Amino acid sequence: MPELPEVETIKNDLRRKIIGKKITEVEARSGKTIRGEKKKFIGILRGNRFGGIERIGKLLIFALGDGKNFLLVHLKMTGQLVFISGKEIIAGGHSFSARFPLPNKYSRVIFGFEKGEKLFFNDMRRFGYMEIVGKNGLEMVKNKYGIEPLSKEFKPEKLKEIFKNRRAPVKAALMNQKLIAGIGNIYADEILFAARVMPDRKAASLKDGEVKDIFSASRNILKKAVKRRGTTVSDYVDTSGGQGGFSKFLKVYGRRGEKCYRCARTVKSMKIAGRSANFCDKCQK
DNA sequence: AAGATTGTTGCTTA
DNA sequence: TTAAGCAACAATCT
Repeated sequence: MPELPEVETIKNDLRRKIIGKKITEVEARSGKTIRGEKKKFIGILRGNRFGGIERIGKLLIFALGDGKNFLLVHLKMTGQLVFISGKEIIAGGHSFSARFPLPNKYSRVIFGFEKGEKLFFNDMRRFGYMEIVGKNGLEMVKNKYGIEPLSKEFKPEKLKEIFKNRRAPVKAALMNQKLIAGIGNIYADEILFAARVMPDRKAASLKDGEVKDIFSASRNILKKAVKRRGTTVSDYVDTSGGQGGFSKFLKVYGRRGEKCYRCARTVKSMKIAGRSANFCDKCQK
């Protein structure tokens, strides 16, 4: 699922691919994907250009050339943004990932640029959305997000403050977007394994050393995952349809019933905050 | 064939 | 008032 490293990868790639380009066509194949009025959405985008691209948490923010409007894109679980140039020959076969050729039955919104370039928003389960907001709307959205874990403002003391008086399991706190922006199920499991902390520990019960370990693990794992262009578990692909390279570094996520790489005991799982949490109860305390 | 899966929202409960 | 738990959402896989 796209979390911080995956969305960051998409942002960086799309900056090189679409900034400054004029949107000549907008095709909306799914009404549900577009929030607000579809006509207005298309009206604002057609003829406009993509300016800068930012990310906050798992949300992409495209500034438009008119200086007034912003396109928000959330991929939720199965969203993909795939860019193809006009000449590109789309090879078959990648059914697992990008489901080439494009468009396919999951292509919900398609942007056309000059010279035949296209950007596809594919989303099998239609949880993802696109929405146009103005400056005020953007501020309101931004205010809902907690600290960016890769920013320099994120420090061990800050994490300690976040965990203070919090009765929720530490895993729920890590995944709470209002507290920390961008961590989802995959990276929460990996961070807690690296920090050797059990996911069901109450956040407030953690000792300073454990908080520091979680802080360090967050930085290390998220940085490495960005460097490896994210994790592909099922649907995530980058803007070229390629898979994330962090998948082979996963230590516990999706490994329930398999042997822990550190101690060879069986990786366990339990439900926390309505989600599966994978862990090793020998390595994590 | 029912249950698991996943991120976010909004409702309910504490 | 604030925080935490949970159902709902869609589609697919096991």
